[in-house]
Amino acid sequence: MIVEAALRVVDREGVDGATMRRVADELNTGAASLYWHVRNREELLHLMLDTVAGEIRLPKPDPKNWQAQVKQLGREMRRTLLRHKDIAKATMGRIPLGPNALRVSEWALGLLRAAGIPDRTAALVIDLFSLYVGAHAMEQADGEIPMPDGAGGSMEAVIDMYRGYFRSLPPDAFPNTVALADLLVEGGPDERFEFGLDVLVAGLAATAKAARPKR
Amino acid sequence: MIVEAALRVVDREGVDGATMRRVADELNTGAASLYWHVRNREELLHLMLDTVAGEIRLPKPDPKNWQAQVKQLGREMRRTLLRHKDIAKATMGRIPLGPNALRVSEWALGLLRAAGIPDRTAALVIDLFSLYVGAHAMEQADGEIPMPDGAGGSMEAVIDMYRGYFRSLPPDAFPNTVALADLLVEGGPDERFEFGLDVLVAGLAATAKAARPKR
DNA sequence: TTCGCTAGACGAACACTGTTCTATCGCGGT
DNA sequence: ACCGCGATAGAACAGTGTTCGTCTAGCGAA
Repeated sequence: MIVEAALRVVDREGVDGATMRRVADELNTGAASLYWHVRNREELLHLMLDTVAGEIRLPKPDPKNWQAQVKQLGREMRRTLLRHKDIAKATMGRIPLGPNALRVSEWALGLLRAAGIPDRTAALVIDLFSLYVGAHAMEQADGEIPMPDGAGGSMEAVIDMYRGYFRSLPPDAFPNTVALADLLVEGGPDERFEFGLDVLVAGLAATAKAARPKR
Repeated sequence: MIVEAALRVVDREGVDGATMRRVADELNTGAASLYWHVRNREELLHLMLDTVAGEIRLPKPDPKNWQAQVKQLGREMRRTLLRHKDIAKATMGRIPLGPNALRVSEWALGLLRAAGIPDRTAALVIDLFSLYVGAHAMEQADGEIPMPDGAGGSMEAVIDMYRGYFRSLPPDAFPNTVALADLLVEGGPDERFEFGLDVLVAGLAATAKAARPKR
């Protein structure tokens, strides 16, 4: 119950906005009352993360198409995280071990093993993969990149500012940055995410093949 | 001056411990005085990050060995971040654009372009790479994984607890997790980082080759 | 019905946080 | 001697997570 209320607050105001007092308000109660059901704000965050992990839908494993399925899982995880504003921020540095999170990694482990990926590689890639998806979702989450000068504006305005900044750099010191100014700011989050997915899966395929030289 | 003081506090007490008041204490002054030199705590963080970026040593670009050099850069970045406790936490969600940070990405862009990586791929990989290194360094930073139950202990104790937890799961629901319990917790941060580096570079090589089908 | 007990709620307080306002320094130039 | 200005700093504000002690609502037993 409190977990659902907390998630509602997160969806509305973001993780940082989900203070104990606001979550309590959502339940028309006092902040101190939450501590009867939950040890910490930390525990509340863990519970929320596992609840969100429960929203991840897993297809039937199809080891023949493991590369496509891994990417599909990545997209599904990203979608699920972004559905809850910047909750990805809460995943960073936390290792979710609730039943719902475990269900996902169990699924992935099964898929990778069935695909012939060595156990050791599979174990390592689980972390790497969730690290990437979590970090990416957090960076994208809800725009609002913290800027040193309080000039935070809309997404496009910030991008334009970056492009102008890159272009204005001294070309003798930063030739490549100036030359690629447009490319550096172009490309939305979707494209960037897909790129990372491609690199990860391609790298995994290559690494797994190298680790298992017995053909 | 304040940036150096702030970094000293971070090295000693971590990013979260580097409050305005504590940084001010380090300079034997008041918290309010900092706001004369710095707009925000946000700006202070940006300045610290760029200072840290200045500590990254860059070798002479050698496009023939670009894969080894990319990995070398990753290791150097990681070492530099970890030298300042959990400052990697501050990199997440922030895009450093100071001169020192720009120097690093300029170097990487030059290397990748000279190695024949397409411009577009090079631009995308810069972000992906720093995302990975930053996220990894943050996860490793200073141990102390936030646990829901306040049972945070030493690194090995936590690992042992995890292993026991994985082993104790119902094997019919989590066969792979139980089977790989040892593998899932084994492997220190160094090994995990190297694995990610391998996957990333191998994936980049494959992706870049695919994106440039000429020849 | 009345007693006792306990799960749960809650107000107040504590030690913090970032930030702003205002007043006050020290000090060089006129 | 005075003014102006870069710099400092105390006090305050709104907000945070968390704890303590007190209160109440409900329920089973006598």
